[in-house]
Amino acid sequence: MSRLIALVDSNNFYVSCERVFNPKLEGRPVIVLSSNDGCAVARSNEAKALGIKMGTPAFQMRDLIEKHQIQIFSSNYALYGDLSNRVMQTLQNFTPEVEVYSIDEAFVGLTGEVSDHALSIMRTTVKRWTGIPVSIGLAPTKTLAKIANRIAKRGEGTYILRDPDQVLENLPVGEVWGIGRQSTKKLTAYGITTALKLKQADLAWIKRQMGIVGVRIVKELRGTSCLPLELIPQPRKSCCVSRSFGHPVTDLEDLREAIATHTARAAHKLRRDNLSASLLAVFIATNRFNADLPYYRNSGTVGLSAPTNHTITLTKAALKALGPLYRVGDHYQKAGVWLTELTPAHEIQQDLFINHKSCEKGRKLMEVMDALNSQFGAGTVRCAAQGFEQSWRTKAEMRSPRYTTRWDELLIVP
DNA sequence: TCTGGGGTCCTAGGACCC
DNA sequence: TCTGGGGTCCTAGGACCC
Repeated sequence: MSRLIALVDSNNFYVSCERVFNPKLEGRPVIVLSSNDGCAVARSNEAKALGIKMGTPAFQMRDLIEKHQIQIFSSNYALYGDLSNRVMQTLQNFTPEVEVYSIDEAFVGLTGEVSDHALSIMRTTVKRWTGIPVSIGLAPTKTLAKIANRIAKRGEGTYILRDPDQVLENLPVGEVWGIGRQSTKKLTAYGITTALKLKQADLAWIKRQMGIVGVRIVKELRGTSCLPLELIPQPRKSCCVSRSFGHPVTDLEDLREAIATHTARAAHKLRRDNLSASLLAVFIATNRFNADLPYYRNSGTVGLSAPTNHTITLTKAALKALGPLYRVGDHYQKAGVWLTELTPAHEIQQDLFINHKSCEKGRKLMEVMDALNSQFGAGTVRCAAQGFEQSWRTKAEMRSPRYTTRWDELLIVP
């Protein structure tokens, strides 16, 4: 029995999430902005038709927005994350072979004869149960499923790739999954301009030019699966929290608040995933687009004496790392914290020099803090180092309500 | 005025060891 | 003048993804 892979991909996912709770947005141009209301990260088909490209900065779209009455939203990750879970759970209803690949995509393993009708049922069920429209492409490998999905998206919403070569011949090589800008440039220089030419390329030559990654892509195009479904999510290896500031920051005190806040978020993520970190890095940067001011970025690393996910321990380390990075007079635009060398929290090597009693106390404190913050909202209990005014905070001026995760933001039907 | 955030994997080259 | 060979580990940086 043949094993096939379906790629289920939400259409314009963030925009679709906004539409679920705001049906007036249907049929109108809608854009969702990146964090800090910086640039377009999701566009409705109507917005795409107006020529708005992925990643266009908000200030460059001002006239178009005004002229066409485009609806603009800040990113609302609480909402998108929750709706994503609902979509994934719906897919799990059909088969346990679901690999959650990103917030809006899943690879689904299917066996035997799969009809267009079956895919269509999957699609309409997701729409009916979650309100999110998806497209489904089916093929023998992940790379081909990605291509099938593109066709599904432009057509009926589902597509089974039965005659790959005909499709590959009309697909620019840069559209193949895993072929980025650099590889496109290199391949094009050698006359490999379409996916079909890539599929027919000499494997030894590909190995020399693109390494093992390139070989895998070519084999996948030929129908040999090299990228298996990963049904059990691998534990993450690092955890990074960084944000742009709502406006340029010059004070060390503001930087300290931001770093403490990002550290608290990162530590919380670790506790949620039951991980501890051994290494912490802090980085700060000025605006690289501003030609009038010097561009400065720097980072500093601190090793922890024992792996930890304790907010206060990590915050102390982070603030220590920040100190030497700061320069008076620079206009900072961004700061972040990066935790690495992650290990499962329960497998930690006992440290001879650690006071176990205070360690246990610290763990309980975090437990209570997480419980309070979960019940009453993030930031209810926090370190004083995180500040109160937080004037540096990231912009999110057009965020919709967190309809599904906050009681006080429920949709009210008059 | 205004340009996102969070990841992974691979490779080359250096340090080091026997 | 001659100056091994093979292996591992680590790190930085590149490339790519959504």
